Amino acid sequence: MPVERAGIETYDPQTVERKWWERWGERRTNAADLHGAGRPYFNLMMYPYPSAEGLHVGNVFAFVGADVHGRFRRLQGWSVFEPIGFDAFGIHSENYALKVNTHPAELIPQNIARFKEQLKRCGLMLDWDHEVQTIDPRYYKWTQWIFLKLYEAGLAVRKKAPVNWCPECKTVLANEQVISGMCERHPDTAVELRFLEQWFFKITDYAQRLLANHDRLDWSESTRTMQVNWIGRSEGAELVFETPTGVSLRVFTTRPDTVFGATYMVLAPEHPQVDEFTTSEQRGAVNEYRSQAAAMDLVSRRVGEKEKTGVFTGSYARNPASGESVPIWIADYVLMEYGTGAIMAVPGHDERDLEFARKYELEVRQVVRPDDPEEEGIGYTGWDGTLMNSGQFDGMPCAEAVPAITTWLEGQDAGVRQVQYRLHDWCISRQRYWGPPIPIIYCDECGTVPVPEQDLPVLLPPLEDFRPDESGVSPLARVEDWYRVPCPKCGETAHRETDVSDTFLDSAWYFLRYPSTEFDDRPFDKGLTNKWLPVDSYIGGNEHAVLHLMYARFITMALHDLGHLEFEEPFTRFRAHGTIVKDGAKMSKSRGNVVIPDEYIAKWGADTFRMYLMFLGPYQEGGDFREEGISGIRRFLDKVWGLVAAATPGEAGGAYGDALRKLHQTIRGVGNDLEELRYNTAISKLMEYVNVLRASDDGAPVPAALLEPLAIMLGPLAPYFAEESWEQLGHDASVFDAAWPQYDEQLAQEEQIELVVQVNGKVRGRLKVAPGLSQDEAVERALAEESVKRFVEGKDLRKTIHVPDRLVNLVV
RNA sequence: GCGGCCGUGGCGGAACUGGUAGACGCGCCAGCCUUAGGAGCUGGUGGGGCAACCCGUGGGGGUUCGAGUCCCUCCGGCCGCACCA
Repeated sequence: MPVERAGIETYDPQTVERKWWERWGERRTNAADLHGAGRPYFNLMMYPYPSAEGLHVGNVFAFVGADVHGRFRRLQGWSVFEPIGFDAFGIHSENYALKVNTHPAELIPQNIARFKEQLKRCGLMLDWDHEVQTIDPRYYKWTQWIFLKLYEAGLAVRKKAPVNWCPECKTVLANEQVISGMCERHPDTAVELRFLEQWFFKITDYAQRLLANHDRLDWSESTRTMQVNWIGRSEGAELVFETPTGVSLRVFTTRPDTVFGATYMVLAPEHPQVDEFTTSEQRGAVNEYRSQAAAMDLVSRRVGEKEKTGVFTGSYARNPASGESVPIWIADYVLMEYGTGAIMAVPGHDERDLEFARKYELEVRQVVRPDDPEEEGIGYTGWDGTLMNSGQFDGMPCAEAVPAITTWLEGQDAGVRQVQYRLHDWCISRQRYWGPPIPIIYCDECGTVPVPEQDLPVLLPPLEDFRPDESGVSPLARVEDWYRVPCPKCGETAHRETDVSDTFLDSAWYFLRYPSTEFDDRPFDKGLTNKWLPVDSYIGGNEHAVLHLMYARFITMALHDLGHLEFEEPFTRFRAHGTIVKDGAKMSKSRGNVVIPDEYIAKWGADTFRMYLMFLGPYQEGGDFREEGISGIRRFLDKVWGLVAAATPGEAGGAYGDALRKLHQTIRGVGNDLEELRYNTAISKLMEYVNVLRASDDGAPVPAALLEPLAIMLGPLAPYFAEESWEQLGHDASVFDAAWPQYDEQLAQEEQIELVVQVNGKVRGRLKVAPGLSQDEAVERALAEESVKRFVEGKDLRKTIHVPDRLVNLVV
């Protein structure tokens, strides 16, 4: 028995963790053999944005949970690749740099260094040989390359569009970065509407595939639902209303069955056809309304609080179903971004139209008779009804009327079936400094010219004053010798695109880069990519359900279509972890309840801290962080430490029958739990096992054979501790090169089980019996029990229910 | 308003396809050990009752031999979306 250990009687995490951290480095325990691996397993966690505050406990919770999974897979025999990187470009970093008045090029590397220090203390199985930093030109060269590929394919387009402008960030935001009309980064700042030339990725071309592919992805249901809602597929029809002058006005509706009730129309104020419809008498009023709407930020346009407003254009169009002439209005409750930017208003069966019609005294007509008489009247918006006031369609159920009316209108060229998505194209332009420049050059002669691939990367020029100004133009426009370049086509003087790309583009492909960091001549090596991707397991937060995860899927899909990747979905399995709260409230700086992991790790050790985080609640739900709970984990590890220190060589003898059975039950249970990320119950099963071991044979030394599997099972959760225990038990190699223990169903079998006896569903007795008792025997034994007799005697046994090895229920 | 998740002891949380509610841990109580203990060990710990028993998983109703689990309804909390036609 080797007795040389970290040199102490009692468990001292600092000593143990330092020892094994160094040894992992020497032995390269955590480095994956990317080229030679037999059973590759890509275990991905969401790389962090290196904030100045450093890692917080939420990050640690996320990383440790993913790490537990990776280590478990490794013990199961997979070659696990667990890389990490830093999402270091972006407004987030830039704004912070502005705040502390330090250049991001100086600040961010400092932050990264601090993050690494913290990460290295968490006992993660990270392979640091493949670190990715998005600010590295070796990386963003390929981010720009992806832009060029999408541009060539027509998936990156420049268009003038209404965009979300944050006056605080002084830049455009993606829709996904606008929270209830407020800037994601500045919750007190209302986002304004601006019209700018922007670069867009046509993610909407992929809406249907992004939706449909979910059927074959193993993702957390919550994440899937959020994506499905975000994509927002609606089936309906595009209908055409014509004016007497022959101008067509197209509207999208999900309720073509109610077209006979369309008594007016509404255009969004920005609708391009507004001028066409505005009569000279109404011109003044319309223009005034439009400029009001344009000046308004998106918040003021919001629902609920605000009364609907609008103005009549003076024109009329013909309802293609009823043939009636209906007035055309403009109003800001109709959004230009969705559908055609125009609607047919059916005030009889749409709440918003009804509110508007009442205010402006427009005609309200009932065209649906609800099946439920209590719903009768106007204002019914459900589907359970039949048509009325709808000509030849009267009496037809709504659901049937949708195809019937659509087909009928199609026959008159007045409509067509249509599917609409709420998903918008992805605006990737940012009028800021801290990002990869978009690789485009504008030439007076040649127009928009992509930077030739061999000229990549377009380096971000050093710029002392990178502060954005009111102009709405990126600070890069101020770097004259960078800005002016010869046109790659004709050689005449041209200028660069001055916008940088959205951070979410950086993070939309970082996982593709990890296996291929050794190459500078390709973004991702074909062989390595096919070997390691798609990602086997991705664990991260649901805050990225519709941003990062959607963009990553889109970029992967586009690269697949362009022949650069053989798969179209990047993440085979995705699991969303929960949130750690403090005192029932989300941690936030303003609440002052943010938990910094460092002091806890210093005090308790990484292993105890890791295990505590995994123990405080179901991993996929999160939990409440309370320091008092940590001591329970530490006590547990102390007990294991004591058992291992006193272990005797050899197998489990007769006195350890119960322990051996419990061991096999534990192996089975812990394996199942880890498989499903049920870390909290896995830990409780290990605790139960240790409790049984300690109760065995009056505290005599426990045979090593009962402790070795325990050391292995502790590996994913408490890796340093497991290594030390494993060594103490006589092994030279890393515990992570051991194999996950196998359980024996026979040995796990209880000799005696407790059979519950119920009378009329109430527990009246418990029998100790051998498993496999038949129903007759069970009933007989039950009836013999005193505690049962009392309730059965003198009554007829009407029925007995027998659940083998669980219970008998006697119904009297 | 729509969509999703959730509501269990003093606390965090267990409970597989309906089958012993409260595993495991924290805390608390008692005892042992100790000069001492915010250390360790042993035992106890949902509520009521001396007991037999009775009551208990947010409230109310239902299905079932049997409901924390399924259905209906109401209340409360968290997250996402939010004038999406």
